[in-house]
Amino acid sequence: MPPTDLNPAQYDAVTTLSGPLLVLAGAGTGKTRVVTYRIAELIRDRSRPVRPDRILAVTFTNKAANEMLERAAVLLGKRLKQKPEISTFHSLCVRILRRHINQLGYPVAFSICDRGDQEGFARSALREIKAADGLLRPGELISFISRWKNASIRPEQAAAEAETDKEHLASAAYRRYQNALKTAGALDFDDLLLCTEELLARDSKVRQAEAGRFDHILVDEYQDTNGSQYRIVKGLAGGHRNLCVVGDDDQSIYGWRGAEVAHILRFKQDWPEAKVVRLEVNYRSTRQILDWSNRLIAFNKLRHPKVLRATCEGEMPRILQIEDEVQEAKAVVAEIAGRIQHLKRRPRDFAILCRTNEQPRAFETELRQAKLPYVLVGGMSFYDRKEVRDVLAYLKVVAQPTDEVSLLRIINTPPRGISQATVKRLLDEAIHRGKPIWEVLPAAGELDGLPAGAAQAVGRLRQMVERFHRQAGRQPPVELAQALLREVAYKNELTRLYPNSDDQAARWAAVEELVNALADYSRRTSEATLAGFLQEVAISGNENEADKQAKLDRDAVALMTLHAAKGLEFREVYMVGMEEGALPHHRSISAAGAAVDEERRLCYVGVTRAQRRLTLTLALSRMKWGKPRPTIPSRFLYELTGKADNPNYLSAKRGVPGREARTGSREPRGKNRRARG
DNA sequence: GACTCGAGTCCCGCC
DNA sequence: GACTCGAGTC
Repeated sequence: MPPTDLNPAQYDAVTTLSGPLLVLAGAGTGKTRVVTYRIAELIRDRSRPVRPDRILAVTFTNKAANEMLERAAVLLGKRLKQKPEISTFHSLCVRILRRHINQLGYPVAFSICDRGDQEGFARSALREIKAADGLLRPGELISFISRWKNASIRPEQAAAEAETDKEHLASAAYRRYQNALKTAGALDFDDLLLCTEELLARDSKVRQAEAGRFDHILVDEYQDTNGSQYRIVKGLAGGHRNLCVVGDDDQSIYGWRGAEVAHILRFKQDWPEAKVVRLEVNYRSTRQILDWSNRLIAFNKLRHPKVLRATCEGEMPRILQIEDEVQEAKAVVAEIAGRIQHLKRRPRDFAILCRTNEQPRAFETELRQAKLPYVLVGGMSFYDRKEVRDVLAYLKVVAQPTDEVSLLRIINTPPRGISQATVKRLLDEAIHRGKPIWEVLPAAGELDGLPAGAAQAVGRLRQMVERFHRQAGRQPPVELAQALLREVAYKNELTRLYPNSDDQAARWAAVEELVNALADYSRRTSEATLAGFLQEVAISGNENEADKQAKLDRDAVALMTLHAAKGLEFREVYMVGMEEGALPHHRSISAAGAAVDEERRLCYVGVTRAQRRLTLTLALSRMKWGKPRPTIPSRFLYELTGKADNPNYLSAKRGVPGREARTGSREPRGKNRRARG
């Protein structure tokens, strides 16, 4: 029997069990609820029950996937033999690729490279094309490549797209980068989508096999699909046409990675028989919060006009101006502590939302001092740590010695007598022979200009890696990792590098935590391999950490970026750093076009996370690059409170063209500077 | 070959 | 402020 605690629109969406369905759902209108109820409904449908594992639900973040999984489990009550497949796009692609990637000329045990690895590949690609230093930095190259990949532009097509000198250089490097990746048997994050798309497009057998695994597909946050994701979904759902997508064009915040709102706006054309359901009653926030939200988002030109209707009243949102970012953190944390103590709130009732990953630091310090439990979502800081990256690089080399980036990382860490000059010589030779550097190592002794000592050191390293590589198949991964750490005396290296014993202990603890994660992975995986662990780490951080988070989530103050907060809700929300340059971010301000509109949607996502109470704070001065600098209040504060004129409601001649052109990319000066699209 | 020091640069967001 | 890179020294 269908659930009765739904409003008519929600009920309609939940009980439409076949054919294409578009759910246009504003913030707080029960979107997640509709999706999970619908999954349960499909499984429990009396007339035509669907086997749980024939349902695929796709989300954008791990957090969203976990949450959906949890809610669906609660709803379905008893333990199911098969579970619906609920995963992120990227995990879905990894599974598809594992089955078929050899058809694209990659090894089945491909590795996934993260941001750090990418930089290594980018660096060597730039070296290969002999780009003059400083012309194009590795980071810049990666963002060019990522932008091309997100638009499904392949290396051979990039040159035609390039306009500036930098872009031409980047297109040449893109080809090398992609070759190097392929040689190393590695995919970057964008490749996961791109290769999956290619597989489905070029081989109808593969497409049929993959599409045939499911009878129903649901896609959350459909407004955030990029071209590849859009085509993958089309390819998988084209046969049965049981596709349900939910989304809100006002919450599209991933334009920078190729997301196109057009996909959700075009749904009815793609699937002409599609049913459209609109959810507009907001059950989450007070009328006061929604008044601010509605007023803010109305400043965006390109959108489907809609107004969220509230179902309850509450207090007015507040704006707090505070001296500097340290005081800001102190004030917010003190207030939270006070409300927990005096008003019996729970830590989990609170969220502190920031624009960038660096902002939470000050709040972390304060929260620790106040002894409030908190959870920092995202940031990936653990896997960014030098010692963790080192150990991971060792494990990667052992799993796959041709992993060039990792090999270069550990080749002289700890120092073993292989100098930069030696590395350069080996690299040149590798480029000359067109082979991975690993395959050049045996010839080190014969290379001109390589000192005998260096050649011997290279030989010793090669033998060690080979030995561990051979053992990798036979020995449990944890034992292997421990033996490896002993062999290279990594603990001694930490002692050598960090004179302070607290630092040493903290860094070694991180190494141990990584080994624990490996142990945990081995316990819950039937055929645990080093490669499997590394793949899991690359795609999701590890489950161990997700577990910890889930536990903490039950009662901890949430500290996260606005991007990470999408899809979540909290009783009381603090949006901090409401300043020009932070929100909207200075990069978006200086970028032409609709970049600021996306910042506005980001702000909208933030304010609509709040259920009962919303506080916006700004610091009047903020440390930047080592110096305190005065700030300017965010334009969004004026828009939220009705202190700014909305150009969408005024005649066009009120605009002052040319003013921005003169100020160029500098931050706006005037306090009352009006927002323009 | 390894280490130190000073100059120069600087990452937005996520999987 | 934190980090990387290159020059200079041991």
